[in-house]
Amino acid sequence: MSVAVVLFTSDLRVHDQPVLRAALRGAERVVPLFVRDDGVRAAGFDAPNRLAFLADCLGALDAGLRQRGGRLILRTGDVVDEVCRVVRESGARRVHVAAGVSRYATTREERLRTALREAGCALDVHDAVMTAVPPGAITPAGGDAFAVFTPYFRRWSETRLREVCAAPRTVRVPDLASDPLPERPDAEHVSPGLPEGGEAAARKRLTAWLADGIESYEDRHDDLPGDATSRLSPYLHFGCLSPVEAVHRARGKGGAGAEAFVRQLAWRDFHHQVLAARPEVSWSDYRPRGDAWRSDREEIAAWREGRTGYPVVDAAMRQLAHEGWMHNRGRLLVASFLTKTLYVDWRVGARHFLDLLVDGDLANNQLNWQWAAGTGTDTRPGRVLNPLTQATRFDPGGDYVRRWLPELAELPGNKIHRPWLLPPEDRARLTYPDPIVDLAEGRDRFARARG
DNA sequence: GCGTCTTTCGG
DNA sequence: CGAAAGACG
Repeated sequence: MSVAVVLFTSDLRVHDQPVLRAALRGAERVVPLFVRDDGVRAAGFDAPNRLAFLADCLGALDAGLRQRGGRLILRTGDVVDEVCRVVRESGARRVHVAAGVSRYATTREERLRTALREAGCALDVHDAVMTAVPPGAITPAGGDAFAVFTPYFRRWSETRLREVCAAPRTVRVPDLASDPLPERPDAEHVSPGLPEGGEAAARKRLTAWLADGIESYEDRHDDLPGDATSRLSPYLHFGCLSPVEAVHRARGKGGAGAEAFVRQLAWRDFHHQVLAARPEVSWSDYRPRGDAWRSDREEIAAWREGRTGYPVVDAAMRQLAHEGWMHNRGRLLVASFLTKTLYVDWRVGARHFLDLLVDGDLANNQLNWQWAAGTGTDTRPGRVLNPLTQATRFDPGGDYVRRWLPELAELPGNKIHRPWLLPPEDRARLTYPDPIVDLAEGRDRFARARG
């Protein structure tokens, strides 16, 4: 009776799951394995919000496997040691895993390859699981990865995606010991408005999004109070949802909204192919600009806690704390404020986002931060998003700020964006700080340091 | 066929 | 400003 191991990583689903599918094709029984990896914990990638979401994902994956006659096998420890242990216990001849792009993922793959070779076991690494188009599948004329999105997107759009593969009807799992499913961390450490994780929730969300939301995406994706984005990012990050399936189904829907949404999915692939080619840019500048970042503890704390005195910045930061998620327009604007106005190192912001974001993804997070900081692939590194212009454009009625800053909720219309302009007696009644930095001074900091 | 120059255009 | 693609030599 042949056995194969499926090592689940960021692909916690049974639908359109090429790793599981390949294992089932080649073996009569499979071990669906997830390892709660000590290495991930050591690297600081086990923030409570993502651990809570992950607990949901594993519960849902186990449920999906049980519906098919199987179950999830959970182990804890070093991922390579645990895979080898399960291979020995089950007599598996082959291990399947999805390709990853971070240094952590590629090192894991190399270590697995070496350890399994010694154990006489094969390793199959599968593409087009985490992204729709695999990193390296399309390259520019003279290089190994695209550095500009537009030409990348042209090629990406012409690339034929693999077909969606059906969820298996039955999954036969050998009798092996498993750790219990993990619990969510204590509620006090988790954002109260965190979404529910797992494949069932992901599929429900995608279906709802395609039925109602995607058609107005092009017009409304930047509307802060409208909150009309897909909210699929955490499901894509943990692989509860296949990006290939998301692209196929969005294209099937058609229209300008679907096109704009697919374009965002291509951004995900773009960042993954950059990081795959240059794994070091997760923490070092893609294009060093000679920045001499400032590091004022009080300013950084004010940014983190949403008390910079710029209401739209603070509203977005409070949304992050409350939901473990932030509107994309908010992400761009708070990142620009930290790196261009306060002139603080993008790594400080990227770390904070990774600590809280339920979709915190190394490729997308780090490269979008570098885009904001001007150290990334962007060819206009001097771009500064003015928080007041952003507020007027994307929260014209002030409703987004009103939702997240109750202390300003009584201010009417767009007056909410400039509380410092209130008559002194009204201003004095507010428990809201004055701006911690003048925008003109912020511009100077940046201009002086960059030369 | 391959470096380099030119044009275009950009989150 | 700089990446990409096509022209040019």
